[in-house]
Amino acid sequence: MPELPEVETSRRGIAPHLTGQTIRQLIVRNAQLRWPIPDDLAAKVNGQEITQITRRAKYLLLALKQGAIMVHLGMSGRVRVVNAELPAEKHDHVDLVLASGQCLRFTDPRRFGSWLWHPSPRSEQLLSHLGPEPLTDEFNFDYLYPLCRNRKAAIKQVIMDNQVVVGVGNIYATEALFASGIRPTRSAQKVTQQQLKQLIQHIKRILAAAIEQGGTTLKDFTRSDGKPGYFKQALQVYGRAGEACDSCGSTIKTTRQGQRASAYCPSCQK
DNA sequence: AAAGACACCTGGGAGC
DNA sequence: TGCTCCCAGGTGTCTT
Repeated sequence: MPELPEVETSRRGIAPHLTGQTIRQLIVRNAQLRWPIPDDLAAKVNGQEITQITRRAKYLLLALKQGAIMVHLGMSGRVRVVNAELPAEKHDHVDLVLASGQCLRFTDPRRFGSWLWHPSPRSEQLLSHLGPEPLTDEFNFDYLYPLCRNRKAAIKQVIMDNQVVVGVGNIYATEALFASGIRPTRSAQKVTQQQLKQLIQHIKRILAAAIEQGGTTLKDFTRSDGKPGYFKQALQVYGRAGEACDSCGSTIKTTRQGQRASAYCPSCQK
């Protein structure tokens, strides 16, 4: 997906256009996303004012006077604010039409995203088990160390576990581990305390830098204004298997963890 | 209880 | 040109 920086960039991009606006209509062209869009979602949101746009993990929450719309971008989702008259294209599944004449347009080729009503049993279920936000003080050594201390799983799997910390996807987990000199396959319990402290700092630093630069542009992601993010050029190992490590010149290798590619420098990461 | 496999879905690129 | 195969930012759920 869009990882956390992309979601946050989207939130910041759309918020000024949505906040304070009244919803005129919800157009659902294809309700078959990860979960079907609820049939009664349009009835619930129609005529309501959007009070604020917030984010929890990778969920965008469009808060209304009553309740909220909970949007997830999945792997290939994207939201943009466009003129409501702009013709919809193939993967433009949802439009949230505003009184301003603009609409929030949701595009998602793979349809792993979701639009749900919140609160609902499903939304509560999805949010209830989530760990802390990585950019808050709550995500610190005293929190993470006890979770790693007796855990045999690979450190990469642990930091990508939403119950441990949210918003660290494959790209940023890969990059933070490189920056910390930790092999992604290393058992969490064998990461030293010093390395764990560094890892936490690098996760925060890299996520913050990516947000600052508007997210990482890969295949599908563009910012809500349609401009690409600029972080991709800063990637040190992700997507660079076979190339030379910028730091030591060794060839970057790739392995698979949890059916997901994991790039690392065999020399810099032990 | 924890780790791994599989599921959802489309598009792009590599190789033949 | 076109076919087949593999891969991709996520994450809930089912199997070991």
